[in-house]
Amino acid sequence: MTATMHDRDDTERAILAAARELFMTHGYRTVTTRQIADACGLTQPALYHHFSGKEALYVATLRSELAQHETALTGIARRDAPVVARLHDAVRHLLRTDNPGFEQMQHDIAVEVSAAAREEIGAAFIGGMVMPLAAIVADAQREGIIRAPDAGGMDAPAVAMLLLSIESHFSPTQAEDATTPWRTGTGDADALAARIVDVLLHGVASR
Amino acid sequence: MTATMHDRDDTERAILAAARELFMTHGYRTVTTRQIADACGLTQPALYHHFSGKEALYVATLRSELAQHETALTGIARRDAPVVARLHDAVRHLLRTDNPGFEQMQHDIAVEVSAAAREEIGAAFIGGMVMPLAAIVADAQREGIIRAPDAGGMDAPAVAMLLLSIESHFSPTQAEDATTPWRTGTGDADALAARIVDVLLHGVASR
DNA sequence: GTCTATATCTAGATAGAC
DNA sequence: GTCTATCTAGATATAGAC
Repeated sequence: MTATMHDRDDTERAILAAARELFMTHGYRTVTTRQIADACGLTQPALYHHFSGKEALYVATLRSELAQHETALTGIARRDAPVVARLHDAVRHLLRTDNPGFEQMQHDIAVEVSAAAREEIGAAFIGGMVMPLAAIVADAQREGIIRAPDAGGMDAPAVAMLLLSIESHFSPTQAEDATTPWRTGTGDADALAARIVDVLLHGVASR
Repeated sequence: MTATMHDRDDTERAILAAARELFMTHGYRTVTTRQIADACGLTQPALYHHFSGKEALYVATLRSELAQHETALTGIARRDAPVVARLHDAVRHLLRTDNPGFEQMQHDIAVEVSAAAREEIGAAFIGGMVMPLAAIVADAQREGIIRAPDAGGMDAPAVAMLLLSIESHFSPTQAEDATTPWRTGTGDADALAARIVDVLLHGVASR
């Protein structure tokens, strides 16, 4: 617990925070190591004392991000509350913290990084986001709220991924551009979460 | 109709075809102008005789792509068939031609191109994909199959965008990687289209 | 542990011959 | 209309002083 260690950890946390913000909003490729360094008051080469390169920094960023999701979502999944309420709270959590997150992440993982990084991040993604959500979905399937695989439904992780896609679709972005007008004016976050869960469960048909 | 004109048009078609393939599968940023030139047997500077730059080529690519979708989807929307069948056929068309298309496009439009290009492409995207699908959705709302806005539903273009998101989620990719295992083994395309329309209309709940 | 300076590489774009 | 050769800019990464 020397001062040196403390400084080192603090700096790394600052780098990760800046990298997270930039990578998630603008994408891996677009963000330069200079921008990250600037954002935390360092020069670009200083990053290389803490991380071996841009991709390693990106992987570390996602690992930390996904670990936080895992903690939060697992907590929600284990709560003693009705499944639909837990689904709602999980979506609420994602809306609060994962913007624009998921879509950006999917693109970068699929297209921008090396195969090695892809595999590593992929595993963290499954563990941190998909499985906790799938646990709630599995509960819902046991209770007969969501159709089970043996009744022609999808398996729990697949439903979890679908939920992530739908959440991401409705998730408000900072940049209101011409291609995402449907994300506008969706009211408060709780109503939005409710709408997302409703669409997942019951779709858009009249009923 | 001289030989020269013919050659010119053919070359441009070849460039657009190669660019489409590469941009759609690997993303705007990742693809280099040299790759595109190689793919159609030209040297990189030759592209500049036909297009003023990389972004202009990308815009032209999307305009052509979206014009094709507009033709096909408008045709389907106007057919004298039940709305659900038309929805199914529209999804079928997207599954056949738009891989991985939509998600890649969304990312590139939002993140990689200039504001000017973004606006231009955005308009073409609305006209080529969203509005034709929204026309079918609006029919469904008139028939009471899809919940109308005044009954707490979403407006037709918003439903169309949601359909595109869901279609894209289920769309099989050429690269089976660790982050998209849920796209595996979904059977034939007709069954997949049916599943997509079913999820849009009725969600994943038991019923 | 961070800095300044710089090497290296890649990719978009231009010049000018043919 | 396409080529070869080259320019230029931007970004990752390294060297070495402090």
